[in-house]
Amino acid sequence: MPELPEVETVMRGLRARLEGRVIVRAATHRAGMRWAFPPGLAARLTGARVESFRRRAKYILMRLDGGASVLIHLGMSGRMNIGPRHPNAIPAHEHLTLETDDGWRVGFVDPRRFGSIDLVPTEAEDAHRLLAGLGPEPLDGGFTAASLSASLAGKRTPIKAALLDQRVVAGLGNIYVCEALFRARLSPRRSAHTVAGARAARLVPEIKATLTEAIAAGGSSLRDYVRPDGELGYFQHAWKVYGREAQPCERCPGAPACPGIARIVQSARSTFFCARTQR
DNA sequence: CAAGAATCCTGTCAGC
DNA sequence: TGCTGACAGGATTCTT
Repeated sequence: MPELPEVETVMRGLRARLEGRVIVRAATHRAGMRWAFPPGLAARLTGARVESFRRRAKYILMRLDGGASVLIHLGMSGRMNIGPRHPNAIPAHEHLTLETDDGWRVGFVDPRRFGSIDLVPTEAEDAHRLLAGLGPEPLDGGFTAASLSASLAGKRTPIKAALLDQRVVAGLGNIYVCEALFRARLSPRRSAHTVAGARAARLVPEIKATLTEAIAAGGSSLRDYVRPDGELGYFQHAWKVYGREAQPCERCPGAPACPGIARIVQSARSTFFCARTQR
């Protein structure tokens, strides 16, 4: 599910519900997901006050009083169940449940269990092994055409694969890479090092715009993904290429030579693009 | 080293 | 209505 816009949406939902609250009960329902939960996770959460939230790449950081932060990754299928506290059974695939002092309940649901949870000292969040190697935040001012060109220099891998590499830029995933490349009219197969100069200057603003618009839409909703407030994100309706194989591309309507949006496989992931206008 | 493959896990959907 | 296989928003870890 979650790329940067979805993680940002989930983080904001958690912030609205949890910031300033005290966790009166916490329970894990299995030993871990991608990795084992840190020892004493539930005990550390119980009685803690939630001070603030932050997102880094596709990670959510929840700061607790006492100097610890909870580091959360939603993996491929992770989401948050948020609702009034109730005595019912634990929902399927809910691996962590929190209850607040004002009567709300937050459950981390992740059927595929590619997600993860860890604890990290708040003052050393960015030194955590999962955050230490991450590239720049795409929406930060420090992410520019010049910085992107520099990190792509010498890379022979396709630009599609390079943009999925979280060391190059942190937070993009399969959907938003496809969308940004379409908007920038760049072929996903183009060798990464050739995205410099004018091409990089075209791509970077489109990455930023795509993400900004997606955040404003509350992210993209696939399958059962819902925002923490229970609403559906609606950016999936704005996709130009993702999931639109063989459909006409909006850029070349009726062009007889246009075969429609193509789907190819790159590093074992689907890529969607318009072969006529993306060069 | 960089790049590609294998891997973790469950759910859904298309096709037979 | 089953069953099977392909595929899914990720990213680490292992192999070339």
